[in-house]
Amino acid sequence: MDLSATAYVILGMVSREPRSGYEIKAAVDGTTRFFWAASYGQIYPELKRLSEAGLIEGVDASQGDRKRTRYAITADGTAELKDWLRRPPETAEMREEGLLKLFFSGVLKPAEAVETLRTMRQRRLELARRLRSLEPERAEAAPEDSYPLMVLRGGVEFNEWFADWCERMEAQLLEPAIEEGSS
Amino acid sequence: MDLSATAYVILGMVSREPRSGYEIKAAVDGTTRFFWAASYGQIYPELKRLSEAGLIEGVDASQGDRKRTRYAITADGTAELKDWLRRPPETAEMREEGLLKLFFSGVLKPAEAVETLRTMRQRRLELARRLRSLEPERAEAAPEDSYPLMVLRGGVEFNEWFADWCERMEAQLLEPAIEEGSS
DNA sequence: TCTAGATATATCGAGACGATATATCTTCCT
DNA sequence: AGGAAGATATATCGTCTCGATATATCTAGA
Repeated sequence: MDLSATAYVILGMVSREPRSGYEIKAAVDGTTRFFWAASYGQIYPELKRLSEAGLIEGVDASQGDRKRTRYAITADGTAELKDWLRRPPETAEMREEGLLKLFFSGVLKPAEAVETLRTMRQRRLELARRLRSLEPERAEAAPEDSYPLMVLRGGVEFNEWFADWCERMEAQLLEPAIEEGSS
Repeated sequence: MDLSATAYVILGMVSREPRSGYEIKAAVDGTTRFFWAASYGQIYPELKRLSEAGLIEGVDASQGDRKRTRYAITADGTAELKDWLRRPPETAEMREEGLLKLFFSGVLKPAEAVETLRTMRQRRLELARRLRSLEPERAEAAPEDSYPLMVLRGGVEFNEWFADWCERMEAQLLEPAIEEGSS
């Protein structure tokens, strides 16, 4: 079976409890979005494909005129999810506009390049704070499954590390004289 | 002016010296690819657009029947690049399939989830080693412009931090008993 | 009663990625 | 000298992805 990584996000999300496309999107936005996002434009077509492949099963959960289909994982779907989890991860990408700007900052004065570092640092600190505030609810949500909390804490730590790096680079840019005159 | 971030990568790359599309691709692959990639499918159309907008200028550098156009940045292009560098960075994304797998690893036994962490760790250590080996040539290439080297070293540090995190999480997964029985 | 916002599904255009087609040039081995 | 392999150079294609938006219903509260 050859599925996109986004297909596995969906499989994983419905493996915990049956969910509608809307609920999957909300779950992704609240959890994996920081290292793997998914849009409606991916989710709905993928739900159809997975349903046709027999990996998930749609269950009507309409209320009155409000149509809704919740999808549950099947035995085949669970097997496929486990297979994927056991295969080594491949994709690992990053897009950081701040680093890109820093890379080309030679045409600016150091005092200007420092601004990029300050913005990056603020963003990372803010994100770390936001993620940290999610810890309690994540810990309560599913105490038997510690992996989401582990990943969440990893996110906090990463963002704090990044903020610290920005701070150190800022200091380095502002005192270049020491290295220069010593040797 | 409203340009894509990839357009600025191109502007930045030709601001150092005139380059062909092929040379830009090679330069990106050797440097910014780790936090901002660019494909031929983006580069060639973008070179046309930037040329039409007067931000870069094509200079014929053909040799015999082998056609080649090198692009140099114009005064307008330099102004546009600096403007962009002074604006705060926006995009910051990450796609890490390993973290995604870890997130859903509750359906596996801990001994299996550990494999994902081990693979991630190995990949990060290998990348850190590869980046570290580029430091000398990067330092020599343009001693007057320290930013590329700063970013490169940041990459080394980031990958080493990540590898270390994987190692710690692995240890945590293999000895969960201590926490359990203490309180 | 009215309105704002949440729930739910679906689709569109723009952009990006990876792979590949085409062609020429250079290098190096036999 | 011949020939293969690989580097240089430009271009394009299909697929995937993103963000925004259209449509419609339901809920909560002013």
